[in-house]
Amino acid sequence: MSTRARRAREKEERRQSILQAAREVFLEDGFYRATVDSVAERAEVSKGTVYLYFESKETILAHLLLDGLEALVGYLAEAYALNEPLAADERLRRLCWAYLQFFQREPVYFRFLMAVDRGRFRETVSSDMYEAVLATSLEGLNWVVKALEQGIEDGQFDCCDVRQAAATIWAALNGVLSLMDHPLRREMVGVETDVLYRTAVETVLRGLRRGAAPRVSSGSE
Amino acid sequence: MSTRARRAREKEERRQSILQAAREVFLEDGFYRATVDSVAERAEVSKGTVYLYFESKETILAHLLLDGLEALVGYLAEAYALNEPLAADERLRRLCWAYLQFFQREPVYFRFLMAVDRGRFRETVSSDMYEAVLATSLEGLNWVVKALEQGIEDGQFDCCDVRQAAATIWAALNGVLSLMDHPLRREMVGVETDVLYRTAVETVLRGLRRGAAPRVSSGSE
DNA sequence: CTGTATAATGACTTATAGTCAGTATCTGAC
DNA sequence: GTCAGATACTGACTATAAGTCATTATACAG
Repeated sequence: MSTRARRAREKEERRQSILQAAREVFLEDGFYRATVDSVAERAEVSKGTVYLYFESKETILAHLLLDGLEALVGYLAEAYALNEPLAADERLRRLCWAYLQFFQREPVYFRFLMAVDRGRFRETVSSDMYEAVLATSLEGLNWVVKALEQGIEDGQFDCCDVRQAAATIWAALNGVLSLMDHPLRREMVGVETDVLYRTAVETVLRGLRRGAAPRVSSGSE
Repeated sequence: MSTRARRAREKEERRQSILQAAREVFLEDGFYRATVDSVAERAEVSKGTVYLYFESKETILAHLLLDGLEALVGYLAEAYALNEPLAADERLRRLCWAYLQFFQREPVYFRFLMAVDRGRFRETVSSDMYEAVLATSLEGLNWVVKALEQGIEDGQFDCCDVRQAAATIWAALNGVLSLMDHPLRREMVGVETDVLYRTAVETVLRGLRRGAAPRVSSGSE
């Protein structure tokens, strides 16, 4: 039925325009500073309407985050360049680089990732959303795992546990992005974000290389 | 004058008891959930009194953070074990281990670090506090720099920029701690925090070793 | 004991997330 | 065209919590 279809489309458009307004307002004022009233104003609807489309301010953030994550995963999938024959370290480098680029182009999403990351997320957002975010994160991490597995098959890398190696890479990248998210801390390090980022990537990749260095004597256990 | 001295001491005790109450309440409920009223109640004073001692809720957090950072730096200084003759990598391992232990013993401080990290910190907290936090962070990072410099002198490590190498280590550690701060993400990685932490530390240390691997061909620039 | 200074209080103001009874708009039947 | 019912929207209202300040209590010196 045409009418019902149009209604559904209009509803989805409204929803998207609220999301877009929220994206802008959250980016400008930061999530905690931004008010739902300003989101409503920006979207040219009343506050009540916002709550027809989303349960809570946190839920809007969660949806924006999920959208961002999905875009990011698409970006990573592209960067992986499945069909091209490519050395594993080069694939990993591309993935890491794409990750940085994504957040440099869309800084709002990194903030969302961090804002959502801790605090009241699990308590205020439905477990469906939470699991969707988790699943999408895993999908992203999976590209790193795949590249690492290729590297191990090729004898380029040497690590006992691929998941741990992937998590280490991921943690290092996020650590650098977090660290460099503050102007004053950037100043403290004294180089631009992308420079430190490259250093971190190369350091971790060297650390994962086969025979990079003799296994350390202590701390075995 | 005895009276004045006693007054000052009592004031400091009051201040400390408010800080202690806040530490407990923030740990139990999380910073955003916790209310100043409950802090006041826990400290057995009225809300007004809390505001006689601290400008804002954020300021309390900043003071707690600074206290935590100072304790942490003391902990790192001990771990460095200045006088003992020790290989650089072993010193670094001790520093990293002390870092983890500190946050495992006092998880509240890691949360504070993250809560303060982003958001309204610079806007709501006096720049004096901000600079004190920054200076203390730098002091902590400095132990890592020192160990790295020793490692370079000894020919054990090989990195063009010590500050970048130290920042990489620091970023990786924080990245792991952030990642593993969520039960569900811990589940996703599938190992305990200290296991991944060790892997990350060893990976980065291997990556910093002299001649760990041939310099990568691409990505030189 | 009394006046002054210092400290503490809690009712009040302001701000904002979230609700819901009422209003407007749209659709399809006649 | 218009009317009934369904759907969508509104904004005044409630609840909660940060932050203020006029008032009250306490401690001390003379």
